[in-house]
Amino acid sequence: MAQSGEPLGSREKVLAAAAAMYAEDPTASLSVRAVAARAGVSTGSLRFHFPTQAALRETLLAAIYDHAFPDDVITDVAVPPRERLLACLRALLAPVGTGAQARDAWRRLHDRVVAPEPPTAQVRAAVGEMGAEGSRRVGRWLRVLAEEGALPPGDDAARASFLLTVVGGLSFERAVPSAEDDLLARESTTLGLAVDAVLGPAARDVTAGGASDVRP
Amino acid sequence: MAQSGEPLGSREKVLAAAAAMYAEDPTASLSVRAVAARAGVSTGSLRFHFPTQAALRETLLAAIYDHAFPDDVITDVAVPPRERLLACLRALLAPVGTGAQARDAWRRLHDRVVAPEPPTAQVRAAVGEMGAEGSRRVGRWLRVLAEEGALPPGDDAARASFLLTVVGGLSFERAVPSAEDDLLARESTTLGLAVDAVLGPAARDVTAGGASDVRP
DNA sequence: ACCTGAACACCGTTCAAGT
DNA sequence: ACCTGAACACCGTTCAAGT
Repeated sequence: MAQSGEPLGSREKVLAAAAAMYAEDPTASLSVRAVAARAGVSTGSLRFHFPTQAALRETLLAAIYDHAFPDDVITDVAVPPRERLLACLRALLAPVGTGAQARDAWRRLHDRVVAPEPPTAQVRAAVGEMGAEGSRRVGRWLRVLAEEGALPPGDDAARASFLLTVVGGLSFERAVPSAEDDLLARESTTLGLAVDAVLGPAARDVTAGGASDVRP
Repeated sequence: MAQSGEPLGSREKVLAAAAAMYAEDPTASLSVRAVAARAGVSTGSLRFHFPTQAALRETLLAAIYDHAFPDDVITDVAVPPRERLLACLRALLAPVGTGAQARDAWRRLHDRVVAPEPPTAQVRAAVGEMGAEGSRRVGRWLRVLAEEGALPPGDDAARASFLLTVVGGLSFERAVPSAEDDLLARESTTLGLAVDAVLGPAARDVTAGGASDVRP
């Protein structure tokens, strides 16, 4: 990521503007003109770098999730627990990619997991392992937060299962063609609701707005 | 339906035109001008009867799906709101089936929606409409509960999107050949958490004696 | 190669004006 | 009350023209 050392190229300016607008309001429209104006760039230039609005949104989404968060973000007490859990869930979602990439990932999963009928014991075991690995990771995050007292008492296994289901639902929506338009806003609010369901409503007040740190 | 006959009012002409266009091509755009032209009516007249395009589409789809889905469970005030919303979400999930049946349903969806690359505009639009229909149904349930005062103020569109994502995630897990033993239990707790996230902690259980400040 | 900004073809909504 | 159609403020995309 380029720090503010030298002048940004138009492409970066556009991306930064879009990220800033998204950070300020995840439900903002991110129209060509709005983003171009914010970036101090012409619509034609925006179009040159992003042949379509969908391409811009896709790139932005990728950039946001591309922060390959190391697994120990969860222990960073400088960040509010809510933001930490959100970041971890985003990291879980990141490898899916967006658009065609997400569809490709989904296709592979489909061919391997749901297509074979009847499912072999091998597939069954592999899938079970995948699920267990996910549960382990999410379970660990929850345990860390619980030790801080940031998590109200409750069934953490159920919570982990719940969060994994939400991430699974979102990852499928990544692969669904039409959902790409307002995917950014919807993912943000949905993950927020899911995290609030786990952390309780008290955690929501710590941070305003649904957007986390989207650094230009 | 009827090519011509008794003089229809403008409202009916508009609705008939929209229905015809939708019947001919479910992916058609149904724009103000297109529908108005097809109905032989001015855009102003269309606007008079349908204050917004969303209203027109909503009326049309309500007319189409009304006799198909009577879903009136949500209005049964004898049942606690939480149970009603849960029942509705289960009804949404039901057609997916379980096991091999769920995999079959998922395979069809996959072949039609995520397999074609690049996705056609037709698929894109049809999928968008499907999602919108789901949002509408869930949105209606939330509206009913809101009118009863069982729903804290908030973004109901975001909540509907969230619930649909959860149901989507669960429906996929239905198709995943894993330990189907605790599927029912996991589904139950996950749906419960999702519903609690929407209805607020008040609806969950009366055991919460701690500081549960519901913001005004 | 990169960028500009006008132009095009849409969209939904508003509204003074008619009947 | 119902209807008209122009006008407005958007939208995404295209493109001749500049540097």
